[in-house]
Amino acid sequence: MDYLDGLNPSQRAAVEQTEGPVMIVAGAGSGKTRVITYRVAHLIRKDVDPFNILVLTFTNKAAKEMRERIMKVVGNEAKNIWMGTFHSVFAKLLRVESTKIGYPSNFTIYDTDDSKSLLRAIIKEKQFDEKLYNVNFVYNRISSSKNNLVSPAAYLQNAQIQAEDFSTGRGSIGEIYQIYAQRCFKAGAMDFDDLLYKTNVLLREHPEVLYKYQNKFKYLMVDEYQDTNYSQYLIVKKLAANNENICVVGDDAQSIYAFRGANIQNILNFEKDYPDLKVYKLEQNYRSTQNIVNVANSIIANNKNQLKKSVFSENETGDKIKVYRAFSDNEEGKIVAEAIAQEQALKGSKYHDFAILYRTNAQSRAMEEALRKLNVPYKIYGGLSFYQRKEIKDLIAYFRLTFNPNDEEAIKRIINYPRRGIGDTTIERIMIAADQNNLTIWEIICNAHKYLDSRSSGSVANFALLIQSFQVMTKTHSAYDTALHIAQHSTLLKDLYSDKSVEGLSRYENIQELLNGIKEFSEREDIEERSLDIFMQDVALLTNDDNDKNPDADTVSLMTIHSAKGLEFDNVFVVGLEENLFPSQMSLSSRTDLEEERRLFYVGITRAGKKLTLSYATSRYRWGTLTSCEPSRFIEEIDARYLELDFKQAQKKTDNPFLDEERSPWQQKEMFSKPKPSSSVRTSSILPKAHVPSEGFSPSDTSGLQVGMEVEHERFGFGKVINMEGNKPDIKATIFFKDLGQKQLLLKFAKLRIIK
DNA sequence: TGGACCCCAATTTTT
DNA sequence: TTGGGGTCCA
Repeated sequence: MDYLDGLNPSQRAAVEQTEGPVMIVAGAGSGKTRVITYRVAHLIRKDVDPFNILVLTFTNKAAKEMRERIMKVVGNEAKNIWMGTFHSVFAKLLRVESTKIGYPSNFTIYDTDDSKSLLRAIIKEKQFDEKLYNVNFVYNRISSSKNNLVSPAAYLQNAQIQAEDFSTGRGSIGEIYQIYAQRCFKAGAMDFDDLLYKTNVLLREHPEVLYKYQNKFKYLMVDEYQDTNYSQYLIVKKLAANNENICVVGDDAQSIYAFRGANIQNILNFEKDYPDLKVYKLEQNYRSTQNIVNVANSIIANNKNQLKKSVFSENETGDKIKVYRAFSDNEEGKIVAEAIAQEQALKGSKYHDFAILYRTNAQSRAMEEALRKLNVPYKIYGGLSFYQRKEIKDLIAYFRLTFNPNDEEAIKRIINYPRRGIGDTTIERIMIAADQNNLTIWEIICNAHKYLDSRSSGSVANFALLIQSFQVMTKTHSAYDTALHIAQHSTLLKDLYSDKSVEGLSRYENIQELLNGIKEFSEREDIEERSLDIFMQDVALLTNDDNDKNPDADTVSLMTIHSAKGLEFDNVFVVGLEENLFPSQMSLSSRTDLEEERRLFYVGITRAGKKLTLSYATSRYRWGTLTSCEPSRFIEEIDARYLELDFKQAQKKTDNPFLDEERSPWQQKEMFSKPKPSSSVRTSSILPKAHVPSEGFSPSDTSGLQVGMEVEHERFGFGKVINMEGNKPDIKATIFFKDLGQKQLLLKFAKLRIIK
């Protein structure tokens, strides 16, 4: 049992306790993934059939990583484990069983955009006030109803819910929910929440199905249990009811998805559900220095509601946590970028050991600009995922419609894209005709001449023929051939090709990339069914990082703290620590929300291995206007002995953020022409360098630099020193560059070669 | 029907 | 500021 040797006693105990209910409370950096993978491996070594094991995660990435690691221990047997995200596992189950609850097995999965678009249509049709019935609000309300297993009927009958809705003047949300559910059903579509909700319905109404899967999944494991919602909780509980071989792993301190329905009580109350529960606590943090762990502990101690545990580190004490104050968001970016550049230059660190973490995506801009100026390569994670791009969704909508012609959202998306002369009025008439004749939209489209006037029926009929020709095609051709055919004959490819703008080009390339992906898929040997509809089944469940082109590039990572969960970096910058930003303004009114923000901060700082830096700005641009900011309460919550305040960077002649930098014409130009790369992964290194350094360029010792000297800068080119000011470590030189004009540089960072 | 223009809203987001 | 969506007009 070689693999057990590398575990500490509590890890090992958790791995070896394979029977009965188990809860593993795993502090940040405590080797959680190792424990899960070894535990699964251990089950298999103990002759548990992998077919009887179900492992549930929240991300595709976690599932993939875990599977790979288990493979290393037990080999190919690992392929037979049911392992995946809640959504993908139960989507798979529903594909087999959905006809029992009236859904076709090729049901479409609506993503959030589809759901919101349908809701928008319903609100409009019903002529509700679109401001009052804000789509996001309605969507969230319906989503949380589903996550709590409240059906439309129950919603309408529940006095408390109704009172809530009426008190905000939104008494019709129940009605919208009901229509929404009907429309999804008619379209043969399930939204994300349905995948769990309908699984619950299935297991509740079909005991024989429940029994079947209870027998199949003799051992259950759930990762990130603190993030489960009620719907997920109940599925797990039901499936485990027979054997009670259930193991959940989580950390209540890292619960940051309550806003999406995660219920932290699931982990806090787990003991009540299983009185003979065995609890293991993984408290040793192997990732971070003692200082970082201590800071994290001192933060989280401010939360009231939590499981008792004491995370500790036996690593080195480590540096104190640095806190930077900046006058503006741009200056904050500059400080962070310079710190990274300096650390990299001085210690030879790799860029990929650095991460800049922020609360909101909007904060990435200032960081990006600063990094670009110093030519530090970076990657932004998050934002639009590949599969959310319009062109990708358009092509996929054709695929969807081919396999499920009732898919209302797909129809609306592409019936007139690319243009084929079917306008809004025609679409409206189709919808009305479907409603009046109690037919599906597709049936109307197929019999256009019967229900529409002659002017529009022709183009609609052509559209029907087009889709029908695709349907015929899929029966005989491979996934790739079908996909390419559809891309061409829908004229989507041609439409994109004719757009010669930068964005148009990248859209065209994205389509190519999707087609390449399908080609790869249709050539895979490890799966039996490789037709396009199989490819399509999970597309809605794929996300961002399933499409990372070169994950190994040496770049600084920029992302929200939410996306950083589960990752680790030697050097972490948590930026924007200001009241109303972090903690977010929206969280200030309730204790539970504020505690979630604090946990988010906890997650952020525990990403750091060796060095943690915090920063805040005293003013920043928020939706276009300059606002002044107070430092975050979270900074004050940290025991001061762990902190090193470093404000000297910020000692400027003026505190007017407009004047804190002298911008050369070149800089200004760069500021205003923001490149808009459309790939989900942006790398600054694709940008041309401003200056190619001379051969053998190496920075000189600049301690003796004087006014009048001629220098070469790695990026800015050749120039002459025209002024120097400031005191020792912070000497600032004003240099006139031949190509770029006047710039001010801090000597301790600037890489200059002295010529004479 | 389609393009130009105006207006409003605006956290986080594993699926 | 950005973006998406809606409105207006040719």
